[in-house]
Amino acid sequence: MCGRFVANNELETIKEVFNPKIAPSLALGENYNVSPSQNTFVINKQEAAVIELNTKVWGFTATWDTKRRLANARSESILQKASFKDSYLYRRCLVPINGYYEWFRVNEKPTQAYFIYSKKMKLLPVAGIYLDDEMTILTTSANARLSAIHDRMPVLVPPRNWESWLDQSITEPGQIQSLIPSAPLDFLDAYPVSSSVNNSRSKGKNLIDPIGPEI
DNA sequence: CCAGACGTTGTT
DNA sequence: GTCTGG
DNA sequence: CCAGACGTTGTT
DNA sequence: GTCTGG
Repeated sequence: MCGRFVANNELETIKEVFNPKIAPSLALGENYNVSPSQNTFVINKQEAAVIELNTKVWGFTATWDTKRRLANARSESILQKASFKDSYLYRRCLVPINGYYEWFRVNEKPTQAYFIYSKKMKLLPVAGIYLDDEMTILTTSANARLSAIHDRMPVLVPPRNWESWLDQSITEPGQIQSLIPSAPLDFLDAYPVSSSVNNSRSKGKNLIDPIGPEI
């Protein structure tokens, strides 16, 4: 899945890629270890043709359990989940990240952290939904390469579908689903990183230093 | 109608 | 073991 | 996601 | 708060 990610939050790059009409007053510094409950940028569109850049807290809370934050929503079953359905139909967003972390496990303990990113796309928007000031990232089954590390991965939206993904007038489930085809098998890259990333207080760029070869 | 579950991950 | 904070 | 704490009551 | 099962 996707429980930590990298966001360098470079406004310049985000503006080049999305050209948002509306931007938050709050700037976010680079963060090589974004964890649930932290603020992060999202791209959304509440009015036709008006792309917005906003900040949201990562993780949905339910009214009946405000302590627990759901960092992810399973895309396969999202229409059957009352907590997520309406956000999926009416409040989709893109989360501009620069890669994420995954922990390879044997039995119980996390053994090795990996940084997963795209050589092709430095800014890698992933699919999210939002409600008020909260955001959660959609997941799907991992592709062949990444399944060596973990069985889930974030949902990627191809650039050609970005506009439609953000379009709130598109509410037909089949049409929405067609916007998020499975990621190409070789699209993402990964290499192991140090266990410094395990502690969410660690934030520096050194967290993505490779400690081994690409998978 | 009320009672009770409800969201993820990994692991069992 | 389970919950909370980051 | 992992790290790290992990107790009660009533009251502000 | 809202949905489902009984």
